[in-house]
Amino acid sequence: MDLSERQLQILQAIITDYVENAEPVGSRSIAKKYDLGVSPATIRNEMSDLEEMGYLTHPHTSAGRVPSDKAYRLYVNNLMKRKNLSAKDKRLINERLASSRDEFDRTIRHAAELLSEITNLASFAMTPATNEETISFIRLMPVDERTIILMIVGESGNVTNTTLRLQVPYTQESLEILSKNMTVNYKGRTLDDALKSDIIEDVGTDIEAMSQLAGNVMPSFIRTLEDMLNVNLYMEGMTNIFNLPEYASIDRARDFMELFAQKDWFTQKMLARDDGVVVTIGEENDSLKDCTLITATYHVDGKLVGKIGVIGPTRMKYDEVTSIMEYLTNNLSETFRLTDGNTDGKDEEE
Amino acid sequence: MDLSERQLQILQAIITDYVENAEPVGSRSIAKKYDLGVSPATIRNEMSDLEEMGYLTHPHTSAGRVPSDKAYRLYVNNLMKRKNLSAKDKRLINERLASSRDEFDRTIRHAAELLSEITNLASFAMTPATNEETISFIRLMPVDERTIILMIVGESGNVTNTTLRLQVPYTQESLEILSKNMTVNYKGRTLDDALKSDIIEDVGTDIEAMSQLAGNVMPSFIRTLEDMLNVNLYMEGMTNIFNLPEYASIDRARDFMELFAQKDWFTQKMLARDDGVVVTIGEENDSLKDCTLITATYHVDGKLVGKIGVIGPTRMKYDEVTSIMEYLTNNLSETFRLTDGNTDGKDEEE
DNA sequence: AATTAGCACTCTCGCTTGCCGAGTGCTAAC
DNA sequence: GTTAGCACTCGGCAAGCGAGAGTGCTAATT
Repeated sequence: MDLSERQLQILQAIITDYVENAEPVGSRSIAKKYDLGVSPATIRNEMSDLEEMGYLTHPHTSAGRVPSDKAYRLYVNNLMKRKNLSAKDKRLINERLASSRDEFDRTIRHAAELLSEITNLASFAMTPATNEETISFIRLMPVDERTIILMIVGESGNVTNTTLRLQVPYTQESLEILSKNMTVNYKGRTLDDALKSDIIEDVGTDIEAMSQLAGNVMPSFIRTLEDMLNVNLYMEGMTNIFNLPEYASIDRARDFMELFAQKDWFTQKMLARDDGVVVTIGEENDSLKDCTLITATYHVDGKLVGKIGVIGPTRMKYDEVTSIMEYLTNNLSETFRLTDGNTDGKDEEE
Repeated sequence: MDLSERQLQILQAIITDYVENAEPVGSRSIAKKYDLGVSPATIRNEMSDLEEMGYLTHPHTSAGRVPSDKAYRLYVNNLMKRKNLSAKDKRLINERLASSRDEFDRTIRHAAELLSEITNLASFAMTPATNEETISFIRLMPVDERTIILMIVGESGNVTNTTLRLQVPYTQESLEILSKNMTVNYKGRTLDDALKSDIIEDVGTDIEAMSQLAGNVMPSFIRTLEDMLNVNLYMEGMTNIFNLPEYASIDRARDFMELFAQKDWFTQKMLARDDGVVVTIGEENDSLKDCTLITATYHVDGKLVGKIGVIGPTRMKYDEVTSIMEYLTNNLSETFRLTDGNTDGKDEEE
């Protein structure tokens, strides 16, 4: 029950046309625009067969055909060809990412911006998941008699800190000892691992004053670790979808926007997806049943993995979008390869 | 040309009714619901006068009246009475803010969430503007042979840091010296002030290696200062507006959402507003001409000032919203008053 | 002089009707 | 297997109509 060459051609034509115009496509217009050497009637017969096989649907009896999720899936898996980016887009990407090379989060945000600008869809980018990140050292620093800063530094230069106010006074010395103790205990362990351990126990100590200080600091330590594990999510171009005919109804648009209001939930969903370019179409998503979601991963220095993605209607230019995302993630991974030391100074140009 | 007592009553009634139902209100329904002791005909006459004075408008000949911006302004300035919050709302606010007392940004975000939950409008909250913040100390810390962390700490416990990769090797000693130099130079100066000074000159030094290191660090120092000056903006409940009849049309909704896509621009706008509770209605805003914007300020330890706000249609419950915002900002200021040391440990209950 | 009742008038909204055009599905001819 | 021809279906649009809400004016009432 494979499709014939002609059926594939027709399906391809229908998808192309529908992606372009967002309107059910009829046999006659296919026959006219894409000369397949057959009459509309023949195309009608083939379309009928394709519909029976589940590749096309009918909004109503006397309307043209619309590709189904299954059709898009077939297209993505078998029919689609890589597209070369336009020189303009390539330049745009190269320039924009280069301008903020040394500021991590900003680069990531720029990536999201680029993605939505070029594709005209909604896009997002996430900083890398840091559960594999290992702790380099922990430091406690005095601010004033009541306030100290707790700082956790990861091997790859990741830093997170909290300011905390103590109930008990502290001495410079006790801070230093506690810092050292904590560093010795946690150096080289991953954040995940550190969080799983029984933290309060880990830095138990005999000296009365010290254990009080530790008792004060540890809850914040835990929360700071958690904080360090959080990935940042940048979303861009959400309003692009208002320009698409599929979101002309306010209800659709609302559903769409509400989804993104739940950033935490969304982040979890995206983290759970496989690495590499992943396309999920329509019903393949558990929510967003009429959307397509494409994600891709970039790498930071080998270990850490971050994600970017676009969300749009199932009707989208799969070939272009995936090509752009591939180019973009390659570029990001290249930018974040830490082997060359030249990442600061030279290149600031807002 | 002051309004008569009766005209005020009628205007008040129209506003109340329209705020409730979002539909032009007619003379008959006013006469019925709010017994003013006069007939619809009389009310009609008064309405006609009110319209002439610019307090009411007519969507079309045979529709009821709708309050104008001017009417809302009059209402806010003269007619409106403070509302007492419900015990439930008070409890909600107290609990939610207490649960994250020691984590600044999270508290701010919670404030925005609360505001949108209680008012059912779109809301935002900004961390305090830090241009008045003074520098406490600056520190450079080694991570590995190529990487160091630059950290700026403000008097009120504000911390910002960047990880930077150097082109030249460094020694532990040179880092310490540079840290000290910078701290001596900048301690006690405000961020604004520090940025204005000729930073490169400020830490000029004779020793060759040192000046190389300094040259490497200073551009990042500037950017970190700038970064520290940035306020964080948290927006919540944007999708609430989809439930309002005034945004039933996709175009309106789009305009609204697009406004918030430009976070930077929006932040600037909001920072420029006066302190205290500020209400701007419809045309009084330069964009968002059919919205009302209410902002209020909270204080951190006297010096720093942050803002929260709501955005909605001009038709909103001004009395409730302003009361809630007052309560909320008072509560925030209280939370951030740094005189009592009890801010950590005791109270985490996610 | 202020208020009110009465009535004609206006405008929106929802409903129905009829028509056009696009597109199908079937049959019969090629 | 392909195509031409034709009846049929359905959405979309415009026109027409009635109901309902509300005004604005005038004349009567207090």
